[in-house]
Amino acid sequence: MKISTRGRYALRVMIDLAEHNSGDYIPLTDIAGRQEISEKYLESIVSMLSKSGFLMSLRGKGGGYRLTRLPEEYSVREILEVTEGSLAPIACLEQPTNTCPRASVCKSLDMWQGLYDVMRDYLSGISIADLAADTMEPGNFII
Amino acid sequence: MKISTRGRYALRVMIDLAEHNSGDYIPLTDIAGRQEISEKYLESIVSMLSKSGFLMSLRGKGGGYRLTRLPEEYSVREILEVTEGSLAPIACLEQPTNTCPRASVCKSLDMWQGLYDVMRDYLSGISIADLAADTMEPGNFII
DNA sequence: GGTAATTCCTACTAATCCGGTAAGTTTTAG
DNA sequence: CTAAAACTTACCGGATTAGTAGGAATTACC
Repeated sequence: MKISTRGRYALRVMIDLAEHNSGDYIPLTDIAGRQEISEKYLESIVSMLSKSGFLMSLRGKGGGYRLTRLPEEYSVREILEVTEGSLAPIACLEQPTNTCPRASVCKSLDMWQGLYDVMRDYLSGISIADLAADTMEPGNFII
Repeated sequence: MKISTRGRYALRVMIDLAEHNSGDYIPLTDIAGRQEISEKYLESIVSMLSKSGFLMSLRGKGGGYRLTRLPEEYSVREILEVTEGSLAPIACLEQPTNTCPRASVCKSLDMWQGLYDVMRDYLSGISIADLAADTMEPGNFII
C-alpha cells in the first residue's frame, strides 16, 4: 500500500517544471540534475506524462519539456493516476475492467469504495501550484 | 497502491468470526470452507492476527480461533495495519523507522501526511461489526 | 494410551513488479 | 555537419505476493 517512486518522481518533475515555467522547453538533464534523480529512469516517467498530454516535448537541440497548462490546473490526483495507475485500493473498484464474482455478497465493497472516494477527494483538491508554493502546514489541505 | 489479499482475507476472517461469535473456538477449516480461501494460505494470515492479540487460539481437537473482543471494538484500520504493515502512502511517514534526508526540502511531505491522516481517520471509524452488519450504503461510513 | 483433529513452524516456488541500466535511433537548432 | 536532445527497445537483480508442502506439537475424546 505504497506510492512508488514513479508517482513521487512524477510529482517532483511537475513541481520542478512549475518552478521553471518560463515558456521555454526545459531539458531533462536539468530536471534530473536539480532533483538528483537518474536521468535515464526519469525518461520513462516523463514519457507517461507526455503521452497523457500533461507535458509538451520538443526533440533535438534546445528541446526539452514544458507544462501544457497552468500549475494550478493540475491536480495531484491526475498525476498519480497516470503514473501509478488507478488509485483504487482494490482492483474490484476499477470497473468495468475488473468485475469480481463476489461483488454481490462482499461485505467490504462499500467500505473500500468509501476509502477510494476519500482519497480521490483529498488528492483532487491539491494542485501542483499548491505543492510548488510550499507554504503549507500539515493539515492545510484537508477540505 | 493496492491492498493485497492478506489484508482483504484478514477482514473476511474477522467478519466470519464475528458472525460465528458463540464463544466456541472455530476451526480454520470451517472459515476457509465458508470463505473459499486456501486453508494453508489462511494459516499465515491468521497467525498474524493471533500474534497481535486480535484472536485467541486453541490447539488440538476441538480447537480453533475466536475473537478476543467484541466485533464493534475492532477497527478496520488496526486489522489492515497488522496484516499489510503501515498504511502510510510513503515510507518517509513511518517515523522513526524511516528518516528521509530530503524531508526538510520536500514539497510533498505535508500533502502525503494529509493523505495518510484522511485514510486513517476513515478506516478508524469503521468496525468489524459494521462490516458484518452489511446494512451499508456507499458513503455511509464517511465521518 | 492411542487416535484424530487441530494449531504452529519452516522451507520452497512461480509469477509479478520495482527501480533502474544500456545501447542505440530519430529529430532539431545552429 | 554536428551536437544536443527526446524517443525506443531490451535487459536485469531484488523484493514481494500468493500461495504449496511437509511435518511437529498440542489437545479432546474414546
